[in-house]
Amino acid sequence: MKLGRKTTFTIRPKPPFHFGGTFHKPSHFPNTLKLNEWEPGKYWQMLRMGKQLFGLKIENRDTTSKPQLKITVYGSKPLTTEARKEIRKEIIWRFALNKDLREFTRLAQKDKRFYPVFKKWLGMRSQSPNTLYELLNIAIMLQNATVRRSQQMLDALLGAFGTRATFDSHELWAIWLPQEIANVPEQTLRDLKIGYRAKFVKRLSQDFANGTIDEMKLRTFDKDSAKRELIKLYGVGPETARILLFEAYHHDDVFDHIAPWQQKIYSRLFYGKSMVPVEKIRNDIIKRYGKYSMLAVHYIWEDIFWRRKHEKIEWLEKEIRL
DNA sequence: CATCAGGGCCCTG
DNA sequence: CAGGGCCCTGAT
Repeated sequence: MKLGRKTTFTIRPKPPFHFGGTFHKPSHFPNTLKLNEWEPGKYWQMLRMGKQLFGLKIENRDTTSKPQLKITVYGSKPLTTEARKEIRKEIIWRFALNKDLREFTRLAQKDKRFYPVFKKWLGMRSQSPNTLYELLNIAIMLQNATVRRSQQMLDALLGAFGTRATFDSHELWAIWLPQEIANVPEQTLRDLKIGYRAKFVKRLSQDFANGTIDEMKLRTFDKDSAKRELIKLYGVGPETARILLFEAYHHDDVFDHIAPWQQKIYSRLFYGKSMVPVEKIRNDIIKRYGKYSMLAVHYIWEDIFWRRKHEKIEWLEKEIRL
């Protein structure tokens, strides 16, 4: 796929803003066929807008107090003004660039114990670089599998149905459209060794192709209404809904569901113990961080995974189970 | 070699 | 509302 035509424009995120924390999530494990790439101050991904596909490069143009991003869109033909506006709006939504983090920042500053951690990441946001359908497919591959197996399954699906493109000297992959695999036999999907998830992927693709769910409409819903709708999706339960609500819909207080492997890591991070009851973890976090419960935990979570890149954290390695 | 749980969810009783 | 089953893999 050729993406030779460039269009550039500027986005100014609402301060405080943290480029690395927003565009690079160390807790997300990269697969072989890359969906995005990051290096300090720069970020690349493929961007789906409806049926159209673009290359996207985002660069940090931070002038100390005034956050500024240089956006470059790579397309097969020049962008119309209208298309440029749509893409700009979409980027702002997906990375929550207009979110006002001042209140959360004040809360973080009052936190004696974790302020040193928060301070490193102030201005970080939750993000989903992808459409709801795309993120859903990734989340399904995470279910009931170790990290390595999730990577294998996603790579297999991308290799079979994904789109590869090179722009700005980066080779990246985009997830297929729902209509492209809605009619693929379930057995074809099973042959990619995704197991019983094949049924979920097929059913979800059919439902999305038929327009059963409106990704954009859910953006206007409050947390509980959005959750009610997401849970209706075949293959979406409490944990997947939590991921979608936080990453794709930017609800900062989705801390109701705690998976067993997360429980182990939270126990270590917050109590220095190997196992603390989930009820206690949930109550303590919600009491302390209120409507920013998930966002606060996200800062501490990403920080430990960031540290993992540079130093050996013995107990964490054991819990991650590659 | 066999057994088992894993970054859940659906379905049944 | 509890519990069984699910695909496949790597760990034990």
